[in-house]
Amino acid sequence: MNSKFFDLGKEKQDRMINAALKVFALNGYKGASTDDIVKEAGISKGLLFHYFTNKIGLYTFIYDYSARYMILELTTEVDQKETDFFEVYKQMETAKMQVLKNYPYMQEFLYRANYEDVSEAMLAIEEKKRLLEDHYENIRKQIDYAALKEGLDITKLHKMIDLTIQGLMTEHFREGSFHAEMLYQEILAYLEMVRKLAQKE
Amino acid sequence: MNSKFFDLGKEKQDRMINAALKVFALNGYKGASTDDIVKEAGISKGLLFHYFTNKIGLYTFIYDYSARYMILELTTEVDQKETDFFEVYKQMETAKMQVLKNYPYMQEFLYRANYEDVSEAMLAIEEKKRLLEDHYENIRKQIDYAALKEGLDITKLHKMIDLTIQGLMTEHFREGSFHAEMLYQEILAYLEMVRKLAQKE
Amino acid sequence: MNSKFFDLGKEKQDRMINAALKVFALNGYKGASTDDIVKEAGISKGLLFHYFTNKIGLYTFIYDYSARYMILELTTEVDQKETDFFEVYKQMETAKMQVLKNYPYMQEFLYRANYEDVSEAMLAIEEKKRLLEDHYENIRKQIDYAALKEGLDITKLHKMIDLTIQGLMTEHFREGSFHAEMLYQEILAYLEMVRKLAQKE
Amino acid sequence: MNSKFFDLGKEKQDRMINAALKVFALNGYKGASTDDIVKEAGISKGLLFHYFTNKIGLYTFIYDYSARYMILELTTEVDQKETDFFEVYKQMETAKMQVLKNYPYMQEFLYRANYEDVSEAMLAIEEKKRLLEDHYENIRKQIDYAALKEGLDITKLHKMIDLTIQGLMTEHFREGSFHAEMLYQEILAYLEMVRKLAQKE
DNA sequence: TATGAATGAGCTTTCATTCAT
DNA sequence: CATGAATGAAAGCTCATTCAT
Repeated sequence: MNSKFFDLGKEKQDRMINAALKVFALNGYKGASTDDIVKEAGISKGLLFHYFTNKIGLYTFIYDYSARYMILELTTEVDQKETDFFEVYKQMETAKMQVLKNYPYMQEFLYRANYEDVSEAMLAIEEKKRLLEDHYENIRKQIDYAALKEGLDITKLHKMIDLTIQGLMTEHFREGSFHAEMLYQEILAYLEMVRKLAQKE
Repeated sequence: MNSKFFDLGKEKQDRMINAALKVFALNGYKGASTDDIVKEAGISKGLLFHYFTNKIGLYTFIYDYSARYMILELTTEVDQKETDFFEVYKQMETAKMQVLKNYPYMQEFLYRANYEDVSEAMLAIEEKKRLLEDHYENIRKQIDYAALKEGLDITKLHKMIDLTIQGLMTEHFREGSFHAEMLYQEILAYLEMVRKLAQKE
Repeated sequence: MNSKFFDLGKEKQDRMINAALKVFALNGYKGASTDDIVKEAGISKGLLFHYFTNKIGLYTFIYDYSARYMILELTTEVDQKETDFFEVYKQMETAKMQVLKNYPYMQEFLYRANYEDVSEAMLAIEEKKRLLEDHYENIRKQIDYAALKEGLDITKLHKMIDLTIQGLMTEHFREGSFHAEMLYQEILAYLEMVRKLAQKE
Repeated sequence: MNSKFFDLGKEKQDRMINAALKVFALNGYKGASTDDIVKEAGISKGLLFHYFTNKIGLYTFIYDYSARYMILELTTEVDQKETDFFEVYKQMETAKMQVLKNYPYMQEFLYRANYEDVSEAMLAIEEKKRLLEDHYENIRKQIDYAALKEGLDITKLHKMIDLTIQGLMTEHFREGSFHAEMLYQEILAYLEMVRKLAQKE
């Protein structure tokens, strides 16, 4: 089914992808209506089901596509030789920023998908979600923690930063007037604060 | 309508409240089905609507009740004379722990309600949500930040801790096997880490 | 079941009867809710069903009671020796007026019952409705039509007058501010008009 | 929403309209079940709501359509130069007869709608009801009453005739075996009777 | 006798999905 | 490929009726 979809013009593909990302990101799996998606994409109801069989099929495709795209962008933006904790984070954030340029709702979609409550949807993304997490995990492995204070629980530090970044992103989305650049600057400010606290003097 | 409900036996009241808390916490406003709630509570469809008029009425009541209960518990557990940053946090977490004993899903419900996307539900809790936030705000005002390192952005520090705690709680819920005590201990460990980083030597 | 009901105090009986008359008259059988009736009567839900078994049982009783009461009042007010067409009509209207004093909604209830659409309700009143119609029929038989113009279709004349009177009553009810005396005067005015047209010069 | 509906084939449109007219006419707004309407129309539940949004939307549409259709038919059948009281009435009845050929329940629906008790339904038709009443009013203005007896209360005469005609129609409907032509002939007979009574010798 | 909490069938409405064109 | 009319299961809600007290 995907092959059929990729035969479409790139512009139409992206219109459909962005429509689905937006509606799923704003309403969750259950709350997203296929009517809203087709209206947003400017296509017919039948066409959506022609390409994606059913709602969960569309959801699965969109998540796969997003995870893949995100990984690609991370690969491009994150220097594999970089070992500095905070620099690596900064590059990861830059990658996310790049994503937002083409797919404004992709980050929020990916994040919200993690907290999806419908079992169908949880199951559908399970595998690809792990792939993305593994990628983040691998990026972390290149970090040299020697510059950080002794006795610091690295796992906890990572989790705090990750939860904070996600929380900030969600807040920005909720406030409606979303500007990628502002969020990016705010995240950097938090990273800077953490750097001051966690780095050896 | 609330008066009718409060005439019921305490045990039945709590069965209904816990059923609603659970189903709303796990599925959000839209995803929560009144059928699931009545099944969980062991009552009939009609009775639910007899007491709460409609779904949004139930949601409003449950949120009000939770906010009120939470505030009560915070008032009990948090010593108003305590000024130590981390001690205050610890006491707030103790209060949450207490709540979980009677209402296992109340915390998650309250947290998830903040990120509700259905406008009906957003509107319904607006007022009480502010009340709860104000209460947290007031607790923070009793903290003396002199013990923390110079030049620290206090607002950012608070937000990081809050987002981390909420994130941990959500994770625990998602993993299903939820044990309040474990979550409590984990949060304390994070607080301890932050204390070491942020306090003056 | 009726015997039980008649053991109640007259005042309570009438409170229940008037409540049922009002709610049925204003909303029809289907639209009438038993909740509204018990609220209007100031009794409990259970009691209503204790006395009348079910909604259709109440409806049947109320119709029977009304038909019987109406017939009684007609017997009292209409002089069996009166043969004048218009005088007889006037006396029938006086009887209706009397009814309204104790049971303000009885006329409208009886009339509306004729046009009930729910088959249950139609069936329930069938027999008593005929009884009432027969009574009206008998009253008509005492009329001497010699005073009316030659060649007049008496049946049609009766029907026109009856439909007009019923229509006027319904209109008065719809306008809310119902005053029995005003309706009575208006009906007499119509009768007077018909008298002038139909009587021999 | 109406545009979508009017794109359907005329035959299907009329099947839906007639189904709604019948069920509403026989049961009133509240008593009419959408299940009955779709069964009568031979369509699915969803389709009804696809075209008319909700029950009151359907009711509004059906009333508007009926009022418009009725006015059109009156305009066609009633000669604006005709001044004879009874001839004008006869032409109005002819118009109604024409309507019944395509929409057997339209007259009864329109009449019953006047006596609707549900506030939603009352509100929905308010405007169009006045339009129809104004049209009847205008037709009456073309009548020259000089041919009628002196001292006759014209308003009362009109009301008597109107109430009689409506009453006869309702009776015919209630007797089930409805034949437009029979009703038409009966109404003409009543008009003839009134003519003899009310016209100058 | 009297209460009103409790029930569940039935109603309106929504929405993912299908299919003739 | 593309459309959108059409479907029907499922959801929220109502209300006559029952029953423990």
